[in-house]
Amino acid sequence: MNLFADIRALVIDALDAMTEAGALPAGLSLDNVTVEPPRDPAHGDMATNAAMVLAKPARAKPRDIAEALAERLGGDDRIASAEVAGPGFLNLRLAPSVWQGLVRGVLEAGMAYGRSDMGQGRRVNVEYVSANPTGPLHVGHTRGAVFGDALASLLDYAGHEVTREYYINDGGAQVDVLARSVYLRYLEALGREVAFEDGTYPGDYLIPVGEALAREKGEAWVDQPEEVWLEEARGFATDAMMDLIRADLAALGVEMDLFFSEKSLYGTGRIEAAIEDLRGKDLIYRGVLEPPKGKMPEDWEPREQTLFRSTAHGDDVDRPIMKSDGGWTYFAPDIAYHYDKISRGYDELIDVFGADHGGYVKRMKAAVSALSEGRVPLDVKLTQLVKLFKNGEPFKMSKRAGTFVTLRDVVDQVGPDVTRFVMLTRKNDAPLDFDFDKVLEQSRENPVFYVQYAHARVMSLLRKAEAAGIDTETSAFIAADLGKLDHEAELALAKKLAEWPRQVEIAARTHEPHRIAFYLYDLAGEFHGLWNRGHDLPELRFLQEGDPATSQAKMALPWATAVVISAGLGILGVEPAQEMR
RNA sequence: GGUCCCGUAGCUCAGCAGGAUAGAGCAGCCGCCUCCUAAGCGGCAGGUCGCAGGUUCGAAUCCUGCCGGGAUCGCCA
Repeated sequence: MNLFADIRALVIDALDAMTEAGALPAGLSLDNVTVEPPRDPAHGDMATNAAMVLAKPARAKPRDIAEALAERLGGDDRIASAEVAGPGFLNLRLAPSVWQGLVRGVLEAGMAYGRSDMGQGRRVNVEYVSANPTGPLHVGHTRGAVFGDALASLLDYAGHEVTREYYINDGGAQVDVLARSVYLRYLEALGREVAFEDGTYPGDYLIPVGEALAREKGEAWVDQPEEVWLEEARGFATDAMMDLIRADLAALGVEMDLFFSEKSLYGTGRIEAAIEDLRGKDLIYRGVLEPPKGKMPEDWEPREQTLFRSTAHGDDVDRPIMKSDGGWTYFAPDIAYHYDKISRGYDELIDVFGADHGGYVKRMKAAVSALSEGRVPLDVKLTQLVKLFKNGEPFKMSKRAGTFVTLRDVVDQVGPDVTRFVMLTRKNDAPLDFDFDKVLEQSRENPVFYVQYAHARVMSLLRKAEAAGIDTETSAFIAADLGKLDHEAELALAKKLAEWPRQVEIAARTHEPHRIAFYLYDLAGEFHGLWNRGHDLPELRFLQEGDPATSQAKMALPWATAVVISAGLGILGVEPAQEMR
């Protein structure tokens, strides 16, 4: 159910009828006709630009079209008034019964209100986090994890078939570093003196891994060369790190559908197959790259390498896929990985990267475009930095000093719900301030609290209603006389609820889950506003003492609000609060 | 220097497929808060949407060029 879509359909029908009647020329495209809430509520409930969009192709004056359209729309009993305004807008006011019906519709649909079929079941792969398996997740990963997860839920809610995927970078040199670091911890666990030099990971989180290895291997690896232990240590260590990362994600409430190992691409011919595919398209060649324009690296020297002709698909320069020692560059398995995703039949791919990977967007898009022959779009979403604060003071992070903040630190301190919501209070490409104290504050300026408080208030209302002997089953609210919801303040809240399906579609289309968080904040504000009006106007209170019938009608509105808040928070992966403590 | 992102009220930020007089919170100023649904309420003020062009009936939004901030820039992932 989407009221804006319903009214748009009404407008389109009216325009078709006008064409039928000869008032408009045949064959006009109505694609650009929109029905939207006007910026200024004084202009009405909905506005359509139909007359302005059609004026030129119809060779008519916008106001004339608008007048004729207004006349036709006025015949529908949902339309209370249709007025031409400004350059040719048609402002519509809807009958109160429409809004009352909407509240009933929300209650009937429940959590499904706002679900959309815009995705048409298209299969979307969302790849996110994909952190190197060399240590616990930190705050930066947290944002990517929350963003990707919310985006996946959002797309699911909007009618897509979504896969959540994590690409394990377990094939590169950093895994050797990890293996050597774990080996040192292993020796340490056996009582040997060890030194952690530069180029190793000194983190404490490897201590238990070394201990486990010591229990398993005993003295077998002591004083042995790398050939003996490196490969096995690599596997052991990455497994341990992935267990750690999985647990971190679980603490945040993130559950992946698939973990894809980079290593699985090596030695299996899968990288070669992807590159062969490109070669067959004449996109692989041996050549020498120009140095980067303007900035000449000190050690630059012309070098012949194996290149991917990414410029043929929109990149700025061609990219090397092979190192001079004959090994693949990191880009080659990335190509193979995306080749795999394409071959799994997705209609759309989304990669969520940290902003520091912005430089890889074009080449990745080029690869996907080439491999899928333009069939599969790839959208890369970059998440900006998280700046940490403690009570307004910047919180310095330093890996060296051991004060870098992990996902666990954050979740342990403020909980998964607050973490997730706050991470979505900025759009993904804007830096985010995260203050450990402020996010827990119980005040209006804290959106997490403000939204949760709205939900908790409704729950408290329900408890009170129940205590007063009122039937609080949803069916009872649906059956109530909703015609009693006729105050402009009540209708205003209903109108906000009507926007929900629209916001879902916009957020899904733009791949911007933060819009859900902003909408919920808005909705909560509208709800608190109505609640506050009850201070001065007792007839606006939801519970009317001694009048269960009216109470039931009045409570349909907050209950519908709670349903939408729950659905919205559900997309964000946040549990709605039953009460505030 | 190339590429990408950002630039909107004093501050932090929204701004929907281009739409009407550009919004919110905070801070500031003025009221209210013995009744009631604690975690306040109502109001006022605050803007050349970085700058300059262009497209359009219409631009914060699209295009181009500048300015400022950030990220990144051939065998590291």
